Amino acid sequence: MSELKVYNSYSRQKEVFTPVTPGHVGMYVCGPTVSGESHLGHARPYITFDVVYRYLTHLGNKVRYVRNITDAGHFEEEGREAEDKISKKAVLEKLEPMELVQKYTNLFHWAMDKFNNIPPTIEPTATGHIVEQIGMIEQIIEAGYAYESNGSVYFDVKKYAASHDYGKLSGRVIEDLLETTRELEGQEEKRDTADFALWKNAAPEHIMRWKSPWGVGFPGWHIECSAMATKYLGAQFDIHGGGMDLLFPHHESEIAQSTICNHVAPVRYWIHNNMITINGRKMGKSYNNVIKLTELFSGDHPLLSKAFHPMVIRFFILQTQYRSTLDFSNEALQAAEKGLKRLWDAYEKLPALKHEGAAAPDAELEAKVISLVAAFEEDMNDDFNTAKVLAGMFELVPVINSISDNIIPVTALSKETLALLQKQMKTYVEDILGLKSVTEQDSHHLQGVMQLLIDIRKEAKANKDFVTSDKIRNQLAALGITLKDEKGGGMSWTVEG
RNA sequence: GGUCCUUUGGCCGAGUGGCUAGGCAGAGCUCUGCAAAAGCUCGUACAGCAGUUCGAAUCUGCUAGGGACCUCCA
Repeated sequence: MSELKVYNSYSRQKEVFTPVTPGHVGMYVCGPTVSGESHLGHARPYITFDVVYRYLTHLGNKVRYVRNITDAGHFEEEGREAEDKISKKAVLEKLEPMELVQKYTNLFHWAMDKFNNIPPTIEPTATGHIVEQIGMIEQIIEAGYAYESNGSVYFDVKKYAASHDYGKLSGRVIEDLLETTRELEGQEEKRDTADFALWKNAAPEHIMRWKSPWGVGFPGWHIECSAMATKYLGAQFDIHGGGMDLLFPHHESEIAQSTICNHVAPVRYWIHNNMITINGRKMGKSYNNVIKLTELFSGDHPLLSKAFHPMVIRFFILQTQYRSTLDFSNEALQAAEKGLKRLWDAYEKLPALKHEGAAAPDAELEAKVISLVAAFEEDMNDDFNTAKVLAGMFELVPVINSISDNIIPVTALSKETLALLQKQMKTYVEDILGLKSVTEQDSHHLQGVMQLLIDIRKEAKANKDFVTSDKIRNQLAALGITLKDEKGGGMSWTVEG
C-alpha cells in the first residue's frame, strides 16, 4: 500500500501527506463570491476538492472541510472606481445587497448539489465574521506590520518581506513588487504599491459597511480567509485549496497576515487546481467567454449543441488531472457524455453478476482485474490522479461487459476477485469520484409497466411476430426509452436523460 | 516588460528514461430477425533543432507557438 502524495504549490513538489493531528484533517477551500452566477470555471475547484475531501475521508480521516462564502463585496477594479461589486449590482437589480447574496448563494448550493458535491462541514460567510477580521487587523497593527491611512488599513509588505519570505508561494520577487510603478487611484494612501488593504474606508454610497476602530468601512479581500481559517482550523492546518489564479496576491497575502498573527506558517499543503480554458484561453468574466452553469445544464448557449447533465461535467473535469488546464469545447463535452454512459452502463451491470460456485479461473484475467483494481488507490495516492483512475475503469469495462454477456464465463474469475471488483468499483465510482446515475430514479409503476412490455415483446419474438416486437421497441424509442436486446435473451431499457 | 507554466495521433487527454494509457470520432470483422448495444482488430502520436544516454515523449540547451500571474478572478 502506498502513501498519499500531494503536490504542494509552496514547495513545488509532491510530498507525502501527513496531517498535523493524525486521523484528522483540516482543509480550507476558497469559496465563491456570491455577487453573480457561477460558471464552468468555478465548477472545477469545487469538484476537485470534493474528491479530495471524499478521498481523505475514505482513507479514514475525520475531515473538517471549511469553504467560505464571500458575501462582503470587493472592488470591481480596485482603486479606480471604488465600487463595491455587490452594492453596485444591488442598485442595478433593485435588490437589497443581502437579497442578492442570498439569491446567488442559493443558486450556488443548487449547482453544487447537482454536481453531487458533499457540502463542506462549515461554510462561513465573510459578513458573519467581521468581528474576527477586525480583531485580526488589530493584532497585525499591534505587531507593527500594518498602518492606518485615511480610515483604511494597509499591510506593510516591505517590512514583512525584510524578515519573511513574501513571494515564495507565488514565485514573486519582492524587489520587483516594490518597484512596480503601476498608477492606481488610492495608491497615495499606501506607503508602497505592494501593500495591500486589510480594511477599506467606505465611501458614503457604499451600502455594505461596518463600524471599526478606523471608521466606517469594510474588510479587505484577503483577511476574511485568514480570519475564518484561523477560527475554525487553528493557527496551522493541513490543506488550503483554490484556483491557481488565487496564488497571487490572495494566498500570498493570506500567508503574510496569518503568519504575523499566529507566528506560524498557516498552511502545510497548498493545493491549486488549474484553469478551464475555452479556445485555449482562461474562462473568465474579463475575457467575456464564460458559460454559466445554468446555461450548461439547459444547453442555452451559442457554443453548446445541447444541454449537458451535471454528471457529464463532473466526469469531464475528473478525466483530467486537476493541475492541468482543461480545454472546453462542445465536442469534448459530447465525448465525455458518451464515455460516461459507457462506463455507467457497465457499472450498473456489476451487481447482477453472480458467481455460481465452481471456479475455472483464468489466471491471466484474474491477475489483470486484481492489478487494475489495486491501481485505483495507487493512482489516487499519486496526487489525486482521477484521470488515471477512470482510464483503469475503462480497461475493466470490456471485462465486465464480456462477463455480463456471457462471452467470458463469470467463473473465469474467482469468487473473491469478483467480489473485490464489485466492491472497489462501487467505492471508487460512487463514494470517491462521486458519480451517480444520469437518469432519474424510475418509479415502481414505470418499472412494472416496462416489465409488462418486455414480457409481451419476448413472447412476440418467440413467435416470430416481429411486427409486434418492433412496434413496442419503436414506440418506446419515440418516447425516449431505449430498449435493447441482450445476449442472453434478456432486455434492458434506459430513459433518455 | 518581469516571473512561471505548457506544446502528445482527427478531437479531449494520462504518462515514473526502455514495456498497450484511456475516452470520443473513424475503418474492418463477430454476434443479431432487424436495430441498438456489446466483443475483437487497426492507425504506430509525442512542436522544431541540438545535446546527455546503450536507450528520451520523459533529462539539458536553444528556437518557435500557446497560456497563467503581475489588476477583480476558481
